[in-house]
Amino acid sequence: MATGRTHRPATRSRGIPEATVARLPLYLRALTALSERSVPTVSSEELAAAAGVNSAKLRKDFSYLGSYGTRGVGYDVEYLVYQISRELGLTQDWPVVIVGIGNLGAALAGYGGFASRGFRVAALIDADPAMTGKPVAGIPVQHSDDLEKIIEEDGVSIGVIATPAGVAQQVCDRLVAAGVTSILNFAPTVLSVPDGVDVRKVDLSIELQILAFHEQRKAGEEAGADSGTAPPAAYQAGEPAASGDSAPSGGGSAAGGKGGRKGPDGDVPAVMPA
Amino acid sequence: MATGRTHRPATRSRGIPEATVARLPLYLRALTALSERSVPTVSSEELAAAAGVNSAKLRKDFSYLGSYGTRGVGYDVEYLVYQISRELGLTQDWPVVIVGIGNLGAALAGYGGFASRGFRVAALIDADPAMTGKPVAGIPVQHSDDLEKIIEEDGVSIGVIATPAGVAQQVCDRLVAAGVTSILNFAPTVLSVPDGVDVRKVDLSIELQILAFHEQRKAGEEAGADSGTAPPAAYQAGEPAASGDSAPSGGGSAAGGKGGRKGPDGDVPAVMPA
DNA sequence: AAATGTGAATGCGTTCACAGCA
DNA sequence: TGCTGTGAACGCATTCACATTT
Repeated sequence: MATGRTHRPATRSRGIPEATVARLPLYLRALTALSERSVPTVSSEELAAAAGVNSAKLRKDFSYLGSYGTRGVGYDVEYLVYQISRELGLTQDWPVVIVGIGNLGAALAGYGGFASRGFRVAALIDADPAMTGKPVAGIPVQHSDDLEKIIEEDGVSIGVIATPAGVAQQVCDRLVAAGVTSILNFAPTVLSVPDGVDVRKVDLSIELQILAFHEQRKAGEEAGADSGTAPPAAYQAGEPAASGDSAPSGGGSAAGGKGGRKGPDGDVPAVMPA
Repeated sequence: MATGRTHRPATRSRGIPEATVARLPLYLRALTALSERSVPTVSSEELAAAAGVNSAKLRKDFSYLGSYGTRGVGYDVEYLVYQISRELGLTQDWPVVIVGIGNLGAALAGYGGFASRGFRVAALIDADPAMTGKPVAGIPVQHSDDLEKIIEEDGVSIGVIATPAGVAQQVCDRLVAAGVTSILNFAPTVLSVPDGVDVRKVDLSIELQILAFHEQRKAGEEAGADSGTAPPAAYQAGEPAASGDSAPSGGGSAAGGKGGRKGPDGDVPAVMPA
């Protein structure tokens, strides 16, 4: 083993922390870039900077994978690329189906990052018969009637949902029933799945709202005093409404009531429930 | 990110945990759905189920905002919608620019969730002169030469980067220089920004890789021992094993479909660095 | 001398369980 | 009685700091 000294109890990979797993792709990307520049080794300090994390965290992360570095020297770039790829399961081919070929689905189909790391778009599926057969990003769209057949034939275990929210759950159910056990969900809905199925969600609107929260904070700080939001006369009038402009159920909302104890600012407590 | 230096309490010592902030949009979505169905109140249990979290977590989250519930009854839906919207800063209008109108940028421009909650697409910007003036999702694309002017005139503080990775950092720099302080990054790159600027990233490829990790684990478990990892012929050789792009693709690795691998202890030290 | 690998310390987030209130 | 609000316990993640190794 020329080094196998770090003989670990075999079961070492039993339990890589989730937070670490989430960073492995980041390290891998940075390492791939170094590899392309033919850089032979990196220190934890350098690699951490390239990946946008701090070096202690990176070393700790790598320690869960094993002892792949050399003290006094650093990490061998190619070796690490391979080890991380293997750990992530990227040394095998992952066929993926994308369901819902609207604007977003089409963009995903054409996204280079998809094809680049072991992921292969096995099929594009849409419920609209008008789409059937039409090539998107070079791949002909198939009708959702054939969803089960496609998944079974290709042995697809990863599905991407890019449908409208309203049908996401049923699409999800069909995917799962057909054998998919990992789902990447772009629809703004909470999906429920049986045990053993993983779901990760990507939600644009949520990301923006988180940014808005911090942005608002910044604005408040620099403005010194409050300044903040215009005090609404009745809180219920403030909703954007987007789809269905839901008539505000009215409800008493007569204003007046004393506010909840700790209004972050002297805002308008408006109404109290009940 | 917070930078360790807390300028000053400025506003009330409202320290809402980051994890809580990230869930507020989820609660808001569930509440909005209830509101549209004119449901007057919800218990933490019901709302938690709708949002896909557990009720203890939800109650704790809400406790950071204040005491907005009624014991023995639950939460007033409309009231909570307003309080959360306000906390997130959604009672004001947030103009957003999208830079990079390729497939993804165009999909984002047309995404309903964008417009729906106080976010307004103020401008679409692209470096390609051929795109200038062309309407995408009803909004004419503007040339990136005008980026600074657009941001300043509209008072844009949130920018979305949907450009190729290669130009993302420079776009980011220009956005920040022009006054943007929150960035949603879709380019697969680590962006560096000055203190006080928030960056959130959305990376498709990373999400898929995380799924692949877990998927691989599942396959390995159910398949029992199973074949070992194919030992890499020579990942280090003299040259980058898989330079160029796309690592594993290409021939080799046959292996149709899933089929597991992953020896739990597939150590395979094979070669060591140095 | 340089840089990894890792126990220990710290901090954050989640869950428990129950007091308190309508 | 029913359900919220929250202190306390717990567990995971990050950071520190240094012994260890090349």
